Amino acid sequence: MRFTSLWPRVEDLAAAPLDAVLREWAGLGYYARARNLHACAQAVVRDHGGVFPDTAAGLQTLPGVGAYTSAAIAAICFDERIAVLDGNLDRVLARYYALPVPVRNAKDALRGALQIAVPARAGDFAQAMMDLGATICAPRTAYCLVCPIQPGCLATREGAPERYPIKPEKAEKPVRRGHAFVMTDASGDVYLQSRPGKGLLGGMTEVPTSIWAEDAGEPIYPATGEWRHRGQVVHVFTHFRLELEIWSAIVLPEALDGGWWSEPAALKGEALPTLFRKVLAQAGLG
DNA sequence: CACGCGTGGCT
DNA sequence: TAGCCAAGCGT
Repeated sequence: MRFTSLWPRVEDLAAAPLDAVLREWAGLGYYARARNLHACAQAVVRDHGGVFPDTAAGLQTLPGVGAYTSAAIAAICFDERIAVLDGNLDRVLARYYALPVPVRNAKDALRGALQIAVPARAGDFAQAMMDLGATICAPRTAYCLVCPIQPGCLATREGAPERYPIKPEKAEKPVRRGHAFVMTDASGDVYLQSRPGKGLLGGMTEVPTSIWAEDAGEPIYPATGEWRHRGQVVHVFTHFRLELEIWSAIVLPEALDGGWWSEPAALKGEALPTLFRKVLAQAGLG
């Protein structure tokens, strides 16, 4: 609610500095969403006179608004007769058709099948189907006895609906290793810097680190000081596991540029992702 | 178009 | 504890 209080109208969000938006988003993850939300507000103001498009096709041109979101808004807000396919519906339909392949290999077929079934009041239909998936055709348990579409369901007929959806093979997570350097000046302020705008944790705040690689290598300290090893932080991302050796030292500020010094009390207001909050905590800050 | 994205809840 | 999982968008 802080978020909507700060920027109650789309014009307000569009006019906000991106780094302020990222600060409010810090800790929530998927930081591309915050950047897209901001870009979306700007697109609505710049290209649509501050009014959102009222069709799925129009909505889908906005940053961060894809097939699901555009269809959901169009059906629910504008009564467009369009199929809304979310993760719940993927599961419901995979069971209904006893889909023999992972959902991602049959997405278009599922959407086509659902589109044919969409009645008038498409928004109510969409919400009812998503609720069916969330409560009756649930991930771990399918309560087929109370399911309104059970009579046509092929997975139920087979006798084991929970076998679906078939999961794709999962690749194993590589490990990356590196060093993180927590520097304070004589007054106890901490050195922070910005990550590049795109990619992993894009635009967020960090402390300096080495390259993350299979082999951490020896630490190359970014400034002169009495460096102390403060243990290790492990963080698991979607596709790799990161193991950082934590180092801290009191250094001379003159040796550094490009970043800024933050009082420890101000750290909670910085756009620090959870990884770097763990790093600072491990170094005895925050 | 298969993969990358971050975090928290659950087991 | 550590591992598994989630929902959807962009590239």
